[in-house]
Amino acid sequence: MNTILKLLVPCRLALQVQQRATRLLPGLLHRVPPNLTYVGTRTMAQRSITSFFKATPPKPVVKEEKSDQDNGIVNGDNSPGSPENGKTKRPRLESSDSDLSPKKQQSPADSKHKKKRVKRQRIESSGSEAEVSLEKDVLVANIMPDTSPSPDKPQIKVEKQSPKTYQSPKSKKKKILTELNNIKKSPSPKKIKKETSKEEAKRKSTGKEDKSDEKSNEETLSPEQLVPEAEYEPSKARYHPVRDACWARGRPVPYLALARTLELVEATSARLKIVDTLANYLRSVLALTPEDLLASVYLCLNQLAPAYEGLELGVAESYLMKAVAGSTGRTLAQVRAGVAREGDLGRVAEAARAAQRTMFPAPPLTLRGVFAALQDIARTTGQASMSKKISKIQTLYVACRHSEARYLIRSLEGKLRIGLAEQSVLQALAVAVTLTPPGPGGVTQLDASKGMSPEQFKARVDANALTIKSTYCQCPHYGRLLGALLDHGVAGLPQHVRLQPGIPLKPMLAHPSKNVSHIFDRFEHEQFTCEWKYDGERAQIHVPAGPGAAPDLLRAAVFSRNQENNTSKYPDILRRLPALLKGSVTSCVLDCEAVAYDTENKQILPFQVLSTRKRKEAREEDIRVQVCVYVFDLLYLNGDSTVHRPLAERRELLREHFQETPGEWQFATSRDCTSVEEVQQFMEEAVKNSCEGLMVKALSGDQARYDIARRSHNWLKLKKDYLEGVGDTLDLVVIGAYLGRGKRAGLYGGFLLACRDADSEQFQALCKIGTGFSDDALRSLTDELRPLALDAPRPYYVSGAAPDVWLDAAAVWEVRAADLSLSPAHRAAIGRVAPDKGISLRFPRFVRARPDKKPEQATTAAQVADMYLAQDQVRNSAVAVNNYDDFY
DNA sequence: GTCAGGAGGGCAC
DNA sequence: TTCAGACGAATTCGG
DNA sequence: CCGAATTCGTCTGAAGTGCCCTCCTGAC
Repeated sequence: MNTILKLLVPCRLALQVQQRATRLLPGLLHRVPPNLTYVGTRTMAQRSITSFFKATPPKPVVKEEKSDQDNGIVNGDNSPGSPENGKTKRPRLESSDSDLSPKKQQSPADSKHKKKRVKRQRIESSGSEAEVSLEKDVLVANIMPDTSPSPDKPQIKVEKQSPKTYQSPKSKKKKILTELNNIKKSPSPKKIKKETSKEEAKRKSTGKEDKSDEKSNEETLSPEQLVPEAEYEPSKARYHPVRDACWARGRPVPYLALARTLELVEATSARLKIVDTLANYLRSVLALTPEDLLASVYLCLNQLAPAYEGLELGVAESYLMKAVAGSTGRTLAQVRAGVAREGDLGRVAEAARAAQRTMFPAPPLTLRGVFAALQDIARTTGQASMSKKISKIQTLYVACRHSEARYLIRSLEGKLRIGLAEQSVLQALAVAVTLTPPGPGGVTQLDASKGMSPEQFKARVDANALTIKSTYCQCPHYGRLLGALLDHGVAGLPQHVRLQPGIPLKPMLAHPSKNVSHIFDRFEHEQFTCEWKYDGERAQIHVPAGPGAAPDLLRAAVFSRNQENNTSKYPDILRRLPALLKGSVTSCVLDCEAVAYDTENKQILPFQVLSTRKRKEAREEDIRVQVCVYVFDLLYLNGDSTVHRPLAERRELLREHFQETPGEWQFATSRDCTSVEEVQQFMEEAVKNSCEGLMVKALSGDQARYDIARRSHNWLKLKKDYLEGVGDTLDLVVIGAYLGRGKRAGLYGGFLLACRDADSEQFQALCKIGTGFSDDALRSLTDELRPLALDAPRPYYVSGAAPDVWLDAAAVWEVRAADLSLSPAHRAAIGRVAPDKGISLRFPRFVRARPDKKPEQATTAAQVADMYLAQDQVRNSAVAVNNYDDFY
C-alpha cells in the first residue's frame, strides 16, 4: 500500500503541473472547423477501405513492415492484404492454399505438447488443494454420524484423485477408440457416445447391466449407505443418481454436493465430460430433490433471477476481501497479497478458511440456504447496507467446508470461471432429462438410455437440447422453464413456455467478419442483405396486447441486449410508440438500436453521448440527449411469434405494419447487395454517416430465421477496424503493467500504454491493453518486461491511474483500436482537444511488438489529437457538439 | 444532521 | 466490446 | 474405403473505456 502511495505522489504532482499548464492554454484547440482537413485517420482510412475492396490481395504474406516514416499513425496504404484472397469458394476448400498461418507453422508435436502442459496444470491445480482438516471431518460427522470418514487420508486421496478423470488428448483419444471398438462388440447399449474417459469406457465395455436401477428408485437409503459428501463424485462412470448421491430423497441438497460438482468441472477441459458431470449431478437433484433444481441451475450460472428483474449482489472483490480478512483474522493487505499471488480470491478464501479452526462449527450449508442468502444479500439496500451484506457473507463463509468457500466467494464475485456457462448448462440439463426424465408423475425412470443404441440416445439428447435451448432463448426465465420441465417433461415445454411480449428474448448477435470475401463465402448461394450498423444501444421493444383489439401501450417495455429492463430509461421512446404502430398492430416485439440523435442538425451522435443519459427513472422533461430508434427486425406480431420466418418476410411485415417518423423512428438503412463493389460502396456510405459499418444477414432460407437456439451469432458484422490495414493503429510505449488474474495468474495480464508528447517531453498514458496477445506472447512479454520494473514512475510519466508495476519506457507496441474517445481517465493529448480531458482508445488490442522502434519514435500526442478530430463521427457532430458542451 | 465528493459496482459498448 | 485457446464435429486427404 | 489430418464453428474466459447509480466518508 505504502509503495503504491509513494508511486502515486510524484505522478499526481506531474499531473497537476500538466493540468495547470493546459488550463493556461486558450480553448483554441477545443473545437475544430469542419472544413479543416487532416492528414490523419479519416483520409487515410477512407482511402484504405477503397483500396481494400479493390485489391484482391494475392496470398497471405507475413505482415509487411511499416516504413518508419508513417511513424505508426495509420497503416493506410501498405495494406498487407487479406488472408482470404477474395475467392468465393467455401473456406474449407481452401485448406491447402493458406499454408502460412501461425497454426500451421507449429508442428503437431508442438501443439500436442502445449495441450498436455495446460491440462496437467489444470489437474495439478485442483488436486493440490488438499485442505482437509480435522475440523472438516467433524463437520462431515455431524451430518452423517455413521459414515464419518476416517481422519484425513481417505478424503485427501479422493480429492486428489478425482480430477484425473481425463487424460491428455492424444492418449485419451487412442484409448477411447479402442474402447469404442470393444463396445461395438459388447451387448451393452448404454450411453457410450458421451463417455470420454478411459475408465468409463472400460467399465462400460464390461457390459454388466445394473438390474437394480429401477428398484433403487423406490428404496430409501439409510444414512450409512450414503456417499460421504466430501467424496461425492458426479463425474463417476455409470453414475447412479440415487446410490451415488450424497443426500437422501426429499432432503435439501447439500451445498457441498454442488461445490464438488463445480470442482470436478473446473478440473476438466473436455466439454462433453463437463456436461456429463453436471448432468449427473442434475439427475440426482431431479430424482431426489427436484425443488432444488432451480437454485442449482442458478448457482451454476451465477444468476439470482432473470436479468430483467434487476437483482444485483452489489458486492465485488474489494468488499469480499474485507469480509474474508475480517472472518479469518487476516489483514486486508495479506488477503490482497494472496490475490495478487494467486490471481483468484476464491482460492485465497478457501485456503484461509481451511487454515482456520472453529470451536463451534456452524451447521453445514444447504444449496437452497446459500441461494436464499445470496438473494437476501442482493435485496439488502440503503444505509449501512454494506456492513449488513458483509456480515451476511461472513456468516456463510465461516460455515464453508472444503471447496465450498472457493465457489461461494466466486459466486459473490459474479464469476465462477470454471469453464461452464449457459450453453453447457442447458446441454447438461438436456442430458439429465433424457436419462432421468421428469414428468407429471415425477421421476419414474433413473436411466432411460437402457435399450437405446448410442446413436438413438444421442439423437434423443440432441432433440431435447434443441427443445430446451429453443424454449429458453424465446423465454429466458429459468423459473418458468424448469417449472414446466418438471411438470410436463421436455415434450410439454414448447406448449407451456413460449415467446410473449413482456419477457425479453435472447437477441441475435453477429460475428465479426475480417474480410468481405467471408460474406460471399458464408452466403454463397443465398440472398443476403446489408444494413448500416448503428453505434448505439440494442433496444428490444415489447408491446403486449390490451383487452380489446388495441395494443396495451401502458405495459410496453424496453429491454437491453442482456435482457435488462430499460423501460424507465426511455420514457421518450414509449411516448412515441403510437406514431410507430399502424392500426393493424395489436401486439409486437421489435428489435432496434437506440442511437443518440441531434434533432436540429438531423445527425447521429456518438455512442459516448448516448451513454450520458440517465439510466433509471428518467423523466421526459429532463432528457437532454434525444434518441432516434432504428428498427431492424420484427420478432412477434399480433399474437404470433415470427422468429421462424425468414428475414425477408419479417422485414416485409415490419414495413407493412409500422411506419417511420424522421428523427424518431426509422427503419435501418439496408441494401440487398450482390457484388463486392456494392458492399464496398454501402460500407463507405455507412461510415460517412456516423455508423460503425455494416451488418450482413441472410434474407431467405433456413439461415434467415431468427433462431438463436441453433446459432446465436448468425449475422456478420463488418467494421472498418476489422479489415486488415484499414483501421487505426498506433505505436505506443509500455510504461506499466497489471498482474493477471484467473488463467493469467502469475503473468502480467494487462499493460499501461502511453504516447509521447514531443513538446513537453512526457509519456502520457493513453490506455490500458489486455487483449490480442497469444498465451505465448503474453508469457514472453512478461519475461521481457519484468526486468524493467521501476520502484517509482519516471518524472516524465503522466498518468491518471497507477499500474501494479511501473515499467521503464523501452518497449513499443503496435495497437489497433476502433475509435478514439475523450477520456476523463487518461491524460494523452490533454489540453489539445479539450481543456481538461485526455484521449483514449475504444477497444484497444495488441497487434505486435515493434522491436525496431524506440520510445522516441512512438505516436505523438499531437498525432493522437489529429486522429481523434479526424474521425467521421467527431467531424459530423462538430456542430452538434456546440450544443452538448457538457459532453465534451 | 446535511451535503458533496469519492469509491465501488454494474452495465452499455 | 476484442481476442485467443480448447473442443468437437465435419470435411478432406492419403495410403 | 477407412483412419488421419485439417478446418471451422462454438463456447469460454481473459482483457478494454466510460458512464450512471448507490453507498460511504468526512467536513461543516
